[in-house]
Amino acid sequence: MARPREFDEEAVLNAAVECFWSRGYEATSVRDLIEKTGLTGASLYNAFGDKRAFYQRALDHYVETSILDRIRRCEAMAPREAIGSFFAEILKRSLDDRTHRGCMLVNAALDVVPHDPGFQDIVAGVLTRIEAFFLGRVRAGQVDGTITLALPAEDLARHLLGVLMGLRVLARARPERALLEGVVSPALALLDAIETARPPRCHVV
Amino acid sequence: MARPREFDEEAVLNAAVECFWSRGYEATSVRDLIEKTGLTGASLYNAFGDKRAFYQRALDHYVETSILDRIRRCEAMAPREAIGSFFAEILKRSLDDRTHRGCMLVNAALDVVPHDPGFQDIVAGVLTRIEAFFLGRVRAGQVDGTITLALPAEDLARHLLGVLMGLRVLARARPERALLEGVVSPALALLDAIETARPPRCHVV
DNA sequence: TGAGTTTTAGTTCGATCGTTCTATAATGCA
DNA sequence: TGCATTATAGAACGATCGAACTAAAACTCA
Repeated sequence: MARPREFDEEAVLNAAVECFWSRGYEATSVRDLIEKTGLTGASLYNAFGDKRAFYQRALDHYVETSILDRIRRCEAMAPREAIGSFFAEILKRSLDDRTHRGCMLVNAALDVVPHDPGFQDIVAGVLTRIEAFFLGRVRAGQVDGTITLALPAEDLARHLLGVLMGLRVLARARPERALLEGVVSPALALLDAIETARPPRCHVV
Repeated sequence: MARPREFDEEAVLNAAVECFWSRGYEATSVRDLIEKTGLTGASLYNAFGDKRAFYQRALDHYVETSILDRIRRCEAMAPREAIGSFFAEILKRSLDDRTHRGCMLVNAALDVVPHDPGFQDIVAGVLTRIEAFFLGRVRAGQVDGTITLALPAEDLARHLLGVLMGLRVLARARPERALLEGVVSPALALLDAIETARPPRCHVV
């Protein structure tokens, strides 16, 4: 065979995630990646292809370890608690993060997706997976009575996805506890509503 | 005196907005700007300073013509209608935009803010202005009975700001009508709720 | 009209970009 | 123990980046 690799792929991907997550795609140079990963240019290109492919691997790694992992944990919880815990975790992470780097996936949605259609499906796929998590828990909650039936489960799931995206954006631009908590709490209150929504301007009294 | 300028500043700023909005800060080169604005490099640097200052002028121009303009129009409307019209307009723009460039301000929040703290205050200030618009209309709606009193006006305003940000992100990554409408409609339903929100897990029956 | 000032038009600069090259070191299999 | 294969190391490539420079042109006011 041939000479074995000397580097730990996991560690290299973590370092790459760190770079791309903090600085974005364009602003991260291959020389940054070389410095932070400890690889040489030749090793990097040999093992991962070009910069774009390396970014894709890093994003995959981030999605797997940071997003899908959380979803799987929360999917095992009771419906209403799953959604509450999910947002509580995001809130905590956002407020604890002094670098205000947000979520790498959301950053990717506005960073690489517009300039590279190839990433559209990847990002959209993960967003759809998050939506499916919300939808599954909302439906289960509507069945066991812990989540309101006043709105369609599909819309509630879409709404929660939108709130999540907004939370991630505001966490970068205005990382204030009162703001972020204020964004989320009405969404959770909406889930708990009993006799709640009605068509606009039609008072049910 | 001296030689007068030959270019129309308004037209140049529109062209600059077009460039920065579509491609973002880093991906827009000074040569792109020269081509699209019709200016020469010397004119550009002479009139606007460096690339960063030019971006700031373009962002200011966008905020004034696309955001503050809409806010002022909606602020003149009845409370509940103001918020509904605001989101209806954003929804329409998002679905009509075949380039999926989203909102330049939201793009800026994830593009330039992290790498340039000087933009933090600018973006945060505009976001605060949007929040103030929501807060003003929610308070007025709570007074005239068109908006629920079940949640604090401050939280409702923050929630609406978050939904708006999320809408703008999803419009770029997954520009589907059902998704975007599904994000917004529960937020509007929440405004209309009468006997609505309750603390999680405390059934009011 | 001419002195003074600013805008124009290209060209050019050094730095940095992503990528590739050459050469060397390290392994498994024959 | 060679042979084939692959990883390493670092220099180097052309291209492009933001920015500055040199002249010429266009205007106002004295």
